[in-house]
Amino acid sequence: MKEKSTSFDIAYRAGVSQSTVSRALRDSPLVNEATRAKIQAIAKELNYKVDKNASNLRSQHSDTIALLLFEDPTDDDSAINPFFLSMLGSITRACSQKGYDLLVSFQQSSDDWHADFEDSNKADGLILLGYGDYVDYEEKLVKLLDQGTHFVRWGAEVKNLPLISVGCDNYQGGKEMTEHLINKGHKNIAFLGSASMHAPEFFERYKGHCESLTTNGIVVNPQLQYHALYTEEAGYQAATQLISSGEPFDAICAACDLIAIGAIRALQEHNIEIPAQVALVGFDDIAIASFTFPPLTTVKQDTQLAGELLVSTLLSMISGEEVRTTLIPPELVVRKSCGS
Amino acid sequence: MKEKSTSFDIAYRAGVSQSTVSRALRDSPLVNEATRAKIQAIAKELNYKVDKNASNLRSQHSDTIALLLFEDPTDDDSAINPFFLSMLGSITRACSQKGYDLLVSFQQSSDDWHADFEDSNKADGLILLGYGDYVDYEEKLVKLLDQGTHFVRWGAEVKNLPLISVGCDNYQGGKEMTEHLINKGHKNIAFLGSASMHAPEFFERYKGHCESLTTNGIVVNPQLQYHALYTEEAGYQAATQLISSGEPFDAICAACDLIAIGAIRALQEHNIEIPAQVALVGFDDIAIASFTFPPLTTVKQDTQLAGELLVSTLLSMISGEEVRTTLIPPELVVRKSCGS
DNA sequence: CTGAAAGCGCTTACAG
DNA sequence: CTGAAAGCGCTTACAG
Repeated sequence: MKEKSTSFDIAYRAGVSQSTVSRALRDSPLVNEATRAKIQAIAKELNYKVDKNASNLRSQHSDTIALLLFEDPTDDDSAINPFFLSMLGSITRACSQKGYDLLVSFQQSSDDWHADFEDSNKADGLILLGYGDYVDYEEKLVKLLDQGTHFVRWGAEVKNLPLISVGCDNYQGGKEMTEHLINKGHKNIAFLGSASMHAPEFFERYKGHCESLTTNGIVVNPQLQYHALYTEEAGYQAATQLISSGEPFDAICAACDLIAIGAIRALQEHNIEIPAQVALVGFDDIAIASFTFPPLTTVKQDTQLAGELLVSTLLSMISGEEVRTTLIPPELVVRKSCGS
Repeated sequence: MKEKSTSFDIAYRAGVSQSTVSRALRDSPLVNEATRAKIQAIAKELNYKVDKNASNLRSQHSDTIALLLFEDPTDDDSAINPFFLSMLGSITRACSQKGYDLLVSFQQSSDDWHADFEDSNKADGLILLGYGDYVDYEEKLVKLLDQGTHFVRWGAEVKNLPLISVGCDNYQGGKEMTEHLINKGHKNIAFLGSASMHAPEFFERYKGHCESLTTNGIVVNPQLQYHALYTEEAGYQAATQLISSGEPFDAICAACDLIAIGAIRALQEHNIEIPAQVALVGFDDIAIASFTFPPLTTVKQDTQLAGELLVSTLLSMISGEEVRTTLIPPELVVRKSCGS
């Protein structure tokens, strides 16, 4: 391995001061064009790269943001919900477009967060993306707020806390999925997904669901709502319970696609045909949704846009601008699982 | 926002020198137990975090590794192959287990790599993960090698270059998928996937495929091999060509699951039944593979293990140990697409 | 437009 | 076990 060269080496070769090298390399207008060219040529030749630790230390910012993906510790650690993987992809892209580096970190909602990226000057701000239990980490959010950390989170808006979020309009999404089912003539519509503050997104979707029912003159039947969190397995369990409850139902709203996929498995096992006997709508529009059988009608969350918004909101916040929570409109994607 | 405290602040409050604070915080055995406890208590109270830029600058390592995901610029940037997303997930996990931070960056194979993480001291080493054109970036690999950068790549072994890789035993995988088809009585087996140095993994799979054919007394028919890279669309195109070629075939080996999924779409459009008329095997075992119709029989690459190996190999390399290329054994996952 | 100098906040010999 | 001091490699007033 070669000796690493420093700005002093460049300065020596170029016959200028180290300060001038520093300026030339950062395209400062304060430096003569010819000098700059010469310095840059030498830098390239020596394969010189500015030491980020030194420059960050001096300038007190890192041009890096950290993404904290926190997950439920109860998950076996094999699988991350594809929806979040896709968010991760779009955030990565958005960062590099803005010239920022991205630090990615997984957190268990249980243990102490390793969320000191900003405190330790490794990152200028944080993006929080989680599918753990909301109640579990609320206090950590409060702590971040206290410390004045710059962060934006993905998810439902939360009352009481001055959090900046980017999220899907889950309430609206819940309405649309239900509306679609009602328009197809369904009346006994089950909702598979937790309706509590532990999973605020799901709760919002459920509220939209109920609103749509009520608006259409259908009485909300609490017997048709089943607890389920973010996994296929939870969807399978919930659907199995629903089926064996004896409660009549002709359609299912799943709080996320993974739940819908679990429900499909349960329905198939009971030889219940989709959509002939039971119609089904999901939420998220993960890649798999196009390939289930039948292909899943679902409410799409635009992860591309979400990633861009998350990053741009955070960068504005870091640069001291006033910033606000944004809601992304959901979009119903009709495939085959509710009939044609 | 609060004033950020430094080790001098802690030292002042604890009535010791700053050096002692530094030692206490890094659990140096050189410091008295009581002193350490006192210092750590104060640090906690002030929410003090060691400045990483300063400590990295001084100690000349960052405890961070960078993941470069390079992709084909021809891709529309909406979708990343789920297989790589899953690798990204497992690498992230493996890093945090080892106490390393992970910097993630997307690269276009066309432009100049923004691969100076190690040169700029932001990372101690790199993991390369790519699904672009191999030939396009070979020279960049050579450059990294020249510079003495610590890096490990995911992929097929490459002759001539002393690259350290972790990869799947693609040759073996190609054999197994073909063997499975032959055992089911198929003889005219098409291969959908490029067989050239532009995509070395696919090439290896194809070679294994041919080997298996030959071993079983089946003559390799070059008319049955179609060009396709890593996308669903490419698979669709290739399968469409195959179908309209008039060349008889009763089974398909797809070089990756996305190609298989595209092939399914083409077959369905032509009302060709899977597996009754044509059997199909994929490669990768992405999450979607369980949910295609019929569920896809495929060769699984263990991304969990791959991530761990990639990270541990890189860390060994960084610490100066002798390190070697590893091959992960593939595993055939039988579902429904080749009959029961 | 350029240079000399200070200083970002640590870690780590060196001396005791 | 502890402290005083040097120095990691930059950026940025300050002076010219």
